[in-house]
Amino acid sequence: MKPPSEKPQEKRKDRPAYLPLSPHEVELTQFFVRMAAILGVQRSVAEIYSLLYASPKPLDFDHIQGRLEMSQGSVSQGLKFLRDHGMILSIKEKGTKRERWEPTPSLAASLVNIIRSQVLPGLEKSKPTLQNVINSATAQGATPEVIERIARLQRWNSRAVELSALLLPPPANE
Amino acid sequence: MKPPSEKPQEKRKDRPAYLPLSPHEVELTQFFVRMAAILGVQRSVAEIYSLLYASPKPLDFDHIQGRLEMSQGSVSQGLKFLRDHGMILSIKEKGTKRERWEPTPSLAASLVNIIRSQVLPGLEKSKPTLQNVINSATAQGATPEVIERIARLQRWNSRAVELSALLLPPPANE
DNA sequence: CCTAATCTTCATTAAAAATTGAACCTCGGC
DNA sequence: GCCGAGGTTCAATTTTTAATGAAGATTAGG
Repeated sequence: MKPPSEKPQEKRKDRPAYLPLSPHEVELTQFFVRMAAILGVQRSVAEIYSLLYASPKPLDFDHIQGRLEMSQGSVSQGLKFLRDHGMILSIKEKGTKRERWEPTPSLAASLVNIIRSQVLPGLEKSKPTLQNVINSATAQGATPEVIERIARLQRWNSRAVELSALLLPPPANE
Repeated sequence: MKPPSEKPQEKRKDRPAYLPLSPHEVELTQFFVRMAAILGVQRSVAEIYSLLYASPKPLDFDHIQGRLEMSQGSVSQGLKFLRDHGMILSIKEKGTKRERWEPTPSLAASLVNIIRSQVLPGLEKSKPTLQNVINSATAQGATPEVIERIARLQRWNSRAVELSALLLPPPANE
């Protein structure tokens, strides 16, 4: 419907034609997408990580966007997430403007970071809540059985928080 | 717009007026909803479980629907989920037609069941995938570094599956 | 300091997931 | 067998979550 004479809406300087994902890259992406789903992480983030993981060299912003055919916004947000969780490292060669990214060597450490940020906050936020619940349930005359049930919940929650803190020590500053 | 003369669309025989949730029930629900989110379980399921958890007596279908102001469909599906994961028990008193529900005594066992069904399948499905990835990456001439990276992923996945199987033994038949 | 390339933000849009409710089973009592 | 209370199913709808992309911020180099 639009006249084709309009300037093509390129946002970027001309870029190389990026290849679609190869079969093994597609399969690896499926793997990471599944893992990400378990941890409550978006598909687009998993796709970016997978691409970097299967790449022999660090990749720059445009390369990621091109090969995944993903919007600038998603690439930016995805890289931010991965950076914030210590899952990727920036390789800055002197003289180049662009940053290039590669996965951090330790996947285990990366996972720990994700779990810390996705799971722990939920557990920790519950501590005061549960104490409130016990207090007001008591005040409102709940039966002792119910009070005891909730108290067990609280003990269980505390132990979970402690255990997590133990298993997932805070990251050493880099 | 419709004439108000139409018969009120009551689906059920007249039921008692159910009370809205009390403050401590609301807070407990928030707790369970947060936990459910971590595990990838729906809000409505968490609400039902929370209601049963805070109740001194088993509750029937209509009671749950009434107090939570939830549709029949959601109550039915929610109870099914909770049943299927061994999180609630049916109490059938002789002479009564309706079933009444209460939480199973062991919350720990319930959680194990949920984790088994929500998390493990994702891990297990990955085993063959990763072998494929290695094979076709090799065939396509990926660098040894990348192959090794993926192989580490595979070893890590295997160990995760084994560990999970150990921590989460199959339920004894009831 | 300007400029242009690079990246980020965030309101809008699209996609995915959960909820609803009406039609449809099922089963116990008569 | 039939009736109806009790529950289930599933297509349609609503709600929630993720992706998009244009406008705006940032920064290195001149």
